[in-house]
Amino acid sequence: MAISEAEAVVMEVLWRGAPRTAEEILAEVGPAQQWQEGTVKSLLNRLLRKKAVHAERDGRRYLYTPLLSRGQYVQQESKGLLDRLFGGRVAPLVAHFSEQRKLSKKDIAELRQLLRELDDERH
Amino acid sequence: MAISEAEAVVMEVLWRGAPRTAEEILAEVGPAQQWQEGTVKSLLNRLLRKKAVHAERDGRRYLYTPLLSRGQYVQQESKGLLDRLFGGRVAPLVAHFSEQRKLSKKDIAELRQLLRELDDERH
DNA sequence: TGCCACCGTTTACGTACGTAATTGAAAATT
DNA sequence: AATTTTCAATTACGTACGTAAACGGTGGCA
Repeated sequence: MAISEAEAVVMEVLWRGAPRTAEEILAEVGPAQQWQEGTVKSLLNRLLRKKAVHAERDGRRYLYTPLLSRGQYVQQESKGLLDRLFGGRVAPLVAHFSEQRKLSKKDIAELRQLLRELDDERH
Repeated sequence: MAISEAEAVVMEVLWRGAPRTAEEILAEVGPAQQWQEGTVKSLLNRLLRKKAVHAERDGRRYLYTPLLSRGQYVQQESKGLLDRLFGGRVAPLVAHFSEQRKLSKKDIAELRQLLRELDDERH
């Protein structure tokens, strides 16, 4: 089962630093998201069912830790989009952003650097 | 309201060529998707409600045409992912695929070409 | 020892989605 | 004209999601 968008918000908190209690997660996410306590609890439970986080008892409360890494998640999401929209190839995706003028100077510089590094690796 | 994944499958058919009848869409999508007629009709109706397609009566049937362009759709989806996962910047996304060794030779060649073109544009 | 506060678990509820069966109207056939 | 066929529109239904209230157990305090 896939991680939903609201669930991903909780995961982001855990990726920023774990383990965390439900209370801490709420504190970090509540203001921006306008979520009540129950909402965060539900999301955590769904993430538990999906084996995306692990809960370890710590006295009266639980400490939540991500089982799914951010890398894995990013990988799944990106690959999904790439496959669905760009035939699984990266260059067309970048070309798309290029056409939309969504490449910043910084992006371009970094892409250039990246390609240089790939060159080097290939000794 | 967003276009769902199943709805996007129907849109892809219409982007490949419009207008089309429901029957044509089914013929093109049914085998791969294992969808029945009713499924395609429902998806078309939801797309109509979302103003993503337009239907024009043609005798006894309707001809469906996309109102949302593939470009717009791709743009929304890509930007969503980019913002959610890569801070809205393209280079980190490409770096991610690079780390995952998901850049094909062809990708690399095309990216290089793309950067060259960007150089040229900047005369 | 009995009650309260604190947490997690369970249940709830409206909407969207995937998938389809049912209905209803119009056209074609007999 | 009556019947059958053909479409689209309506309704259905289980699951996921966003959001949260209600329930329940357990440790602390009066």
